[in-house]
Amino acid sequence: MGRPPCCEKTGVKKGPWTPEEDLVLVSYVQEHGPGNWRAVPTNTGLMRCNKSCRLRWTNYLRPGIKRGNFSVQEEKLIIHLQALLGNRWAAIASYLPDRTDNDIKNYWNTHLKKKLGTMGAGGDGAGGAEAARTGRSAAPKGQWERRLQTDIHTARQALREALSLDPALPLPLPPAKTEPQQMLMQLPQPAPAPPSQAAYASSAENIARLLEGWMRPGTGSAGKASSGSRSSASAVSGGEGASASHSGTAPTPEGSTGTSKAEDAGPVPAFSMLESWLLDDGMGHGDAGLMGVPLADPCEFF
DNA sequence: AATAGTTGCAACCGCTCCTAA
DNA sequence: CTTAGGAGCGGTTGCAACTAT
Repeated sequence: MGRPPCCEKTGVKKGPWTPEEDLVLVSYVQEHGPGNWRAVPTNTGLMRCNKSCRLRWTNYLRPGIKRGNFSVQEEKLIIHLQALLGNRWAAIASYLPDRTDNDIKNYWNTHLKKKLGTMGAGGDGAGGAEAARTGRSAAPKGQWERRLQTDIHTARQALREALSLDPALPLPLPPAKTEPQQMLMQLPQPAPAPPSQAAYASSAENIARLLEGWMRPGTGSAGKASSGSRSSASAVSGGEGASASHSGTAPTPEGSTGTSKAEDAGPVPAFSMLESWLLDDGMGHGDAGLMGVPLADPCEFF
């Protein structure tokens, strides 16, 4: 909206935080609670902009943050969620409550992307992320969230038709599509929802619902959404990352999504190496630290 | 031991969304 | 209805630490 940057004031300190600054910030937040960040610099005397304070708190000082050493379970969950949601780190982070979005994002960029690359998966180029970008630039969240819903539905219908509705069909499929495309095909049918859900408001809930579809019966509960932030508010929409246009970075006209996507995606290919890795026995037996988002055999969704 | 190259993390920047006036 | 401001998200950058030569 053309506003000048919030930190343009002179005298605003940048760069690494000192322990003293941390202390001041922590004491302030302990006393007043997080929020109203704009008031923080003035009330504390910190020479930092409000954004910087918020970031420091959420990414570093907030209690309960786990740092470093991502477990294999966490890794898999991140990869899977990334495929589902695209680069919607805040949404992904809401399923790993002791991890920050920044941490997850960094871990993805520095470790997982490489790892997936060596496994022959698309890594970041992976449609999820890519599409997340394109989707983001293509339409406001509200719109593409709804589009996602439509896209998924349309794609699944097309797929069913293509597969003659045979759920047991061994999925014959040629040269593996990109992982996110596979992921898309595996998306569970969104739980039946009242018309009001069209608003797609509470995305954390929706994500949980979405992921419930991945659960084998009786495998525990889907995650709770933790942060009440907007991150969760846009969670499901991220799924659009997996479904929205795959056509590079150019903004995509409205019409270009759904059906063509279904056609593009084609029938579900056999699991790739990555897929197998993601779905191997390690997953779904739940590491307590994770949000209990087990992943089921994708074939179940058809 | 010194230097160059690489990696990983913390922080910043720019943008979008939401909401109150 | 419009607009301005606050909050938050995702991408990118800067730099310290580490590794290879």
